[in-house]
Amino acid sequence: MNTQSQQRPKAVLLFGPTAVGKTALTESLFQRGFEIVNADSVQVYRGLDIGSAKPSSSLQRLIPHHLIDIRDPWEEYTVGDFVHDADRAILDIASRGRVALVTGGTAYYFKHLLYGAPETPKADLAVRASVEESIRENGKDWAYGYLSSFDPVAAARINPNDVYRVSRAIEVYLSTGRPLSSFLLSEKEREDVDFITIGLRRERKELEERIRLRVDIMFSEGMYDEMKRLLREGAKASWPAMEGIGYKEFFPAIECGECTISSIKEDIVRSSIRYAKRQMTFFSSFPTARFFHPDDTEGIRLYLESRGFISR
RNA sequence: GCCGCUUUAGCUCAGUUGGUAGAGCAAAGGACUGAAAAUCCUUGUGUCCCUGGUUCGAUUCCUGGAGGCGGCA
Repeated sequence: MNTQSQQRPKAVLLFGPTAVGKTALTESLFQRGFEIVNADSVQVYRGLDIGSAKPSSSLQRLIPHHLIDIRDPWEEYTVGDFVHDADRAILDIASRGRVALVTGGTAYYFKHLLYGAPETPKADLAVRASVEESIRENGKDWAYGYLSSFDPVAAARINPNDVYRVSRAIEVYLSTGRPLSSFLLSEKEREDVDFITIGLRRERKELEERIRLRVDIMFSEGMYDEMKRLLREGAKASWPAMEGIGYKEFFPAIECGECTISSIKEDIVRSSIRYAKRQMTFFSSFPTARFFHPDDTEGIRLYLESRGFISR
């Protein structure tokens, strides 16, 4: 091993809620010496370009991008996959003498990249389906009672109404024989990668306006045609990629003939605003994150310099 | 013009056999153990259209008026 390979790889974690202005900042600050690792759970899907606000092909030509277009829309992609893929990309990028810029809006991905992937196993889809079947038959109270019987610790942490998490906890027990709470969660950040964590923040009103504008632009750029194409290709609401805001809003509209494009647009704007709020809440809980306004290029540059991520 | 129905939270609407009200959605805040653009938790919000009457007390019953919807002219 030479000294070069013993150096920790570097990664800039750049988080921002939807429409905050990550792309513009990337263009102005990270054009040279960086490669981008996507941390957005929808941009991993091929064919979801407009609604997921995927970086333009010209930007992708300018700066190498990783973890974009790596799944088909009916395939699963999970945090565990992300941490695995991002780790590999970070090492790869470091081997070329560059720095990884991990950027996107999926705070959950950032959390586990920073703290290490959870030890819990990947979902067993067959077990999950059977757990969901029993919950449908017996109700959520039964599910919560069942969970409490073998994992009171997890049960205490999960709200009885949170069927999503109750179901997952039962599934983990059934597929591994171990209660979910026996898988420990790291309390501190990883040290094998040199991370710097930057969050972008804007005034609420400002952000809402940008979201509205972006949804308008999405539609003028052909959101409707993109959705029609996906539907022609067999897209169903149950496809993982179709959980994405900008896509899922079309499914109820297909049922009710009266729904117009403008009401779909309103739904998308509302979902996006609510999502942005949840993103900020989650990311604000990261103890080492520093927050900046996206226009504060100088402030961000100085912070990166002070930590040795860029040089003058 | 006449007849019927209607007016309650930002929206859609319940309800009080007369004791000044509550759901869903929206909003604000929060959580987050391989589904996370997911899922869940907490919290308000009110001239109960106006006016007069009956009553200890009216958002509720009665009179008159205003707005909306439908029917007949």
